Amino acid sequence: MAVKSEHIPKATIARLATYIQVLSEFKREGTDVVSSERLAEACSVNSSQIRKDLAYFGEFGVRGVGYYVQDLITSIKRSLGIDRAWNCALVGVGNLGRALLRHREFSRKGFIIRGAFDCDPYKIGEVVEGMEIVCSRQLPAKVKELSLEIGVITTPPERAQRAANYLVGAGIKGIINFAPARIAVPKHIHLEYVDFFHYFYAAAFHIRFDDNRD
Amino acid sequence: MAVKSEHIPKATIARLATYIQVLSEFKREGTDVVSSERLAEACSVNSSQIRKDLAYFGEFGVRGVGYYVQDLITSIKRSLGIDRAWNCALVGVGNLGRALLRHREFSRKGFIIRGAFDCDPYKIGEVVEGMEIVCSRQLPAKVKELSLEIGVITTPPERAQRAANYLVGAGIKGIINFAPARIAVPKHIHLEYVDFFHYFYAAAFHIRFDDNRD
DNA sequence: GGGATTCTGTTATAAATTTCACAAGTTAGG
DNA sequence: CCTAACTTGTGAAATTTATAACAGAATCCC
Ligand SMILES: NC(=O)c1ccc[n+]([C@@H]2O[C@H](COP(=O)([O-])OP(=O)(O)OC[C@H]3O[C@@H](n4cnc5c(N)ncnc54)[C@H](O)[C@@H]3O)[C@@H](O)[C@H]2O)c1
Ligand SMILES: NC(=O)c1ccc[n+]([C@@H]2O[C@H](COP(=O)([O-])OP(=O)(O)OC[C@H]3O[C@@H](n4cnc5c(N)ncnc54)[C@H](O)[C@@H]3O)[C@@H](O)[C@H]2O)c1
Repeated sequence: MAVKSEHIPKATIARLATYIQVLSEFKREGTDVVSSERLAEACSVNSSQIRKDLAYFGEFGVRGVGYYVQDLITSIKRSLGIDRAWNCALVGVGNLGRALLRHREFSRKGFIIRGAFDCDPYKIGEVVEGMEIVCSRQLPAKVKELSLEIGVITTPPERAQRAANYLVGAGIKGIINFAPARIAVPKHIHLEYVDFFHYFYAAAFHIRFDDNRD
Repeated sequence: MAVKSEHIPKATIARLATYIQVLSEFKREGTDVVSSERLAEACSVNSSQIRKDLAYFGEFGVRGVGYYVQDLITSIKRSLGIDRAWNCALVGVGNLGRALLRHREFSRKGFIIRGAFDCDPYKIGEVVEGMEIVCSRQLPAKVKELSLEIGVITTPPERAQRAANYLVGAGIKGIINFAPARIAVPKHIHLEYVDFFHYFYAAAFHIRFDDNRD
């Protein structure tokens, strides 16, 4: 059992990702032990928050001492389910899809893009970063053959639903959708939307209207 | 005055971005009027949530009728401060930076990348999507000359702080950081972190541990 | 060895956010 | 003109999330 608690807030998951990032940095710097207070400062959160977030999954620290950096990284990774590799399918090999394919960090962090799919006949057969682009129709076969579990959608928005349908039909377990379109999937499929514009809108809003406040 | 209320939840801003996306889709389909109930369903949220989110900014609907799609899009855009163009500086023209530069949607939505900066002498002078890559040292001059307000960091993580320093020194007002590194900026600078791994981690976690729940 | 100090895990408290419930405004139809 | 059917905007209630406070455990130093 990886969790002690029933429901984990979405915000906690997001923060755990940040903790891993910052802890990895501490590790590179040669820091062996860190207190929740010090980690909190580096992550711009409250130290109770960190202890609370971790408490959802177990007891990873030592009272009077703090957290052993390497151990905590390992514990958080196990808690998140990223203590093993995940095979991913990339659907839509355009500008963004190529950037993702070429990004070494994904496989280093355990998310391995093992299949790249597109429907454009001019792209099929092309090799990007050692990976041959295959026709989307081969999704069912490839998902099975390569045990692909996570589908990454980087098609134009009007094609996102179709891509999702292929992925779901092929037996994928979760989808990360980079296209700015809402899609419908059966509720046992986990779905994450990544919309860059959220961040640009938030920046614009705060720059424009925060002047007097804050 | 764009807001009625003092503080707007971060989650509200994110949802408003979704509302715009879905409303634009309705508009394309030729729908003129929409109820909060119908919009809520398309956005997978509660209809009270929508009415509450909008209430932070004003009264945009008509009782007994609903919301006029085009009017609501306009109102939300004004509320978010995206009823005008924002000039952006892209720092780090690698895989991801290029994908962003080539993405037409940014300028269509009012975020215009007017300067592309890199420190690699082999890249300086190269033209990507009609934009000449300039040396990062020219940031102060260009930010002033082109009225750049938002800085987009797509450098490797270990260079993100330096890129941020350049941007802040040059007088930028907000930063969107795509590099997986925490950075420090003066508190009048608005900072958004975009970390793709958040989404991958969340997907992995839910796929692995949600089976019995939900 | 013991007292001071540090720091976690957890309970209690506070704050924020979401959902509910309904008065009030709108339209349509007879 | 009046009733029935809708739908918004909003205060109150419920829920969720974050912060504070502190008992319990470990270390250090004399
Ligand atoms: N490029 C960016 O920086 C960026 C930023 C934010 C969001 N996005 C979003 O990401 C998505 C991809 O953007 P892009 O710039 O890479 O677009 P793109 O047009 O360069 O690439 C889209 C690719 O998807 C393929 N495709 C279309 N339908 C398909 C289908 N049914 N099955 C498989 N492949 C299919 C196309 O052949 C093409 O290769 C878009 O939805 C875009 O809005 C992109
Ligand atoms: N490529 C992806 O799909 C992807 C996905 C998620 C996150 N990221 C993150 O985005 C960032 C960029 O990724 P990438 O794949 O484009 O890397 P990349 O190495 O292809 O590009 C980085 C660019 O930044 C430039 N650079 C380095 N230091 C600079 C400085 N001080 N000033 C200006 N330019 C500088 C480099 O010359 C290079 O052109 C990284 O931090 C990466 O972790 C990338």
